[in-house]
Amino acid sequence: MSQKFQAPRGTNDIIPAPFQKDPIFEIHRWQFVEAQFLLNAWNYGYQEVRTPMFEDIELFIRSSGEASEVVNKEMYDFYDKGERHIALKPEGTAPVMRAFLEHGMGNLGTPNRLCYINHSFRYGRPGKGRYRQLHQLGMEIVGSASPFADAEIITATHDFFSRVGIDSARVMINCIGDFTARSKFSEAILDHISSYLSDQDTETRAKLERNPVRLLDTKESPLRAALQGLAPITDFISDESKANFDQVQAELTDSEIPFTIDPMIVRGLDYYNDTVFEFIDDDLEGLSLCGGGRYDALIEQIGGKPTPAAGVGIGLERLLLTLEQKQLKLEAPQIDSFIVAATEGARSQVRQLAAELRANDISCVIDIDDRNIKQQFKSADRTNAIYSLILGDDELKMNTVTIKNMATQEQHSIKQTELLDWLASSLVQDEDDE
RNA sequence: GCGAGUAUAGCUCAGUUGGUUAGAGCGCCUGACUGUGACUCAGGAGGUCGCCGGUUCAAGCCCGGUUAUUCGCCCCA
Repeated sequence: MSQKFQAPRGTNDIIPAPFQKDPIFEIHRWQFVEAQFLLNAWNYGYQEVRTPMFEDIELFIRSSGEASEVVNKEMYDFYDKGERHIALKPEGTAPVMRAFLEHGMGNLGTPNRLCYINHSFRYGRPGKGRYRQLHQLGMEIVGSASPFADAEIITATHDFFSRVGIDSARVMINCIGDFTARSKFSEAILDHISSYLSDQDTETRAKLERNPVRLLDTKESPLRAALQGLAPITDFISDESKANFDQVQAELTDSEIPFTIDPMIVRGLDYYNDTVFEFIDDDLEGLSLCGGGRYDALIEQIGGKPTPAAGVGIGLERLLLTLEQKQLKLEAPQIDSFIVAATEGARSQVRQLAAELRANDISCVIDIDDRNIKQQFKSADRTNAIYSLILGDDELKMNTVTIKNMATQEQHSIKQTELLDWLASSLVQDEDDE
C-alpha cells in the first residue's frame, strides 16, 4: 500500500458498507442510530442544538475541572491566527450550556430540553472503543432540580437503547452528593488507603491525592484491595441528596426500568453532583455505553446564574460496537430500481422514466457510460437495486416495461402507465417484510 | 503517556535455516452468452513486501528508527 495519505490517527471514515471493512463505520448504521435518537428525543420533547466544533479552551477548564484527566492531558488544543487558545470540544455538555446562556434559553420558561449529535475529540491513545474523534449523542434537561428530571434522562436513554435493539444494557446508578460531601469522602478515602499510599512514589501519590474519588473505579487490583471496607459515599451525603436519590429510584421502579446501585460509579468530569449513572453491557467489555448525571453547578461555573441541570452523553461508536457484538442485523437500504436500456434506441426514454420515478420518490439509477446490457445488469446488481426496469425496442413498441426482481430473478412486463402504482405498492410491501 | 503484538495484490492471508522472475482464495476486467447480474468454465490485469536507514555477495525474512493498527494499563464515550 503506497498510499500517501490516510485518516489521522484515531479517526475513521464513515462510508458505504461495501467499502468499509469495519461494520461499525458503515454509514447506514450511523444514519439509522442517529435517526432513532432524534425520534426518541423528539418523543420526550428534546430539541436538537448544534454547537461549533471548537470553543475557547477556558470553557472546558471551567466546566470539566482542571484536575480531570480529560482537561489535563486529553484536550485537543491549539492557538489560532488571532492568538486565541482554542480546544476541539472534548465533550458535548459544556458547549450546549454555553449556547443555553448565550441565547438566554432559560428566559422563555424552564425546564429546557435539548439534545445533540456531535463530534468530540480526545487526545488519548486509540484502541477498541476509544478514538481521538468520537461521536456522542446527548440529552440535557436544564432548569429543573427535580429528581424526575434525572429519572427522565435515564428513562429516555433506556428507551433509545431498546429502540436500536439493545435490551441488555444494565443501568448503574449512584449518588455522589454535593461538593461538601465529596470533600469529606475524599478525606475518608485517603485516610483509608494511607498505608497503600505510603508505598507509592511521589508522582503516583500526587496523582491519587489530586482526586481521590476517581480512584473508586480503578482496575488496579492492589488499589482495589486497599479500598476494601471503605464506607460508601452515601454515608457522607446530605439528607436532601438522600431523599432525591430515593425519589429517582422510586421513579425508575415505577417506569419499570431495572437498575443497580453501584457505589463505585464516579464520573470523569468534575461537574457532576448527586445522581450519576452509566449504562454498561456485557458485550462491551470494560467500557461504558454512556454516562451522565446531574450537574447543578456547571452553569454557574461558566458564568450563568445557578441553574440545576441533568444530562447524558452516549458513545455512538460504543453503541455500534455493542450492536455488532450482538450481531444484530442492520441491512443497508436498497436503491429501488435500476433502469436498463436494452437497446440503444431506448436511451432517451430511460432518462425520461428515471426523471418520472424520482419525481415520485422512487429512487433509480441509470447507465451513463453507454454500457451494453450485460454490463448494465451488473451495474444494477452492484447498485443493490431491488428491481431492474428494462426498456428496449420491444417494450417501446408495446408501451410496456419489463420488471425484473433482482433477488428472485422473476421477470414480467406491465403497461408503462401502470408502473408507478405497481412500484409504489410493491416497494411498500418490501418494507413491511423487513 | 507506558508495555506487548501486527504491517506482503482491492480484501483475507501463505511465503521454509536470508538465495534467481513473491503466491493462493475471494474480488476486478475480458470472453463462452450480439436483450439479462449474482452461479459455471477459460483467459487476463493488479505488488517499489508500511516508510527510512543498517548488516550481507544476496533482505519480504536479520538489526535500528519511524508511521499506522490491535490488545493491555492510565483514562473515558
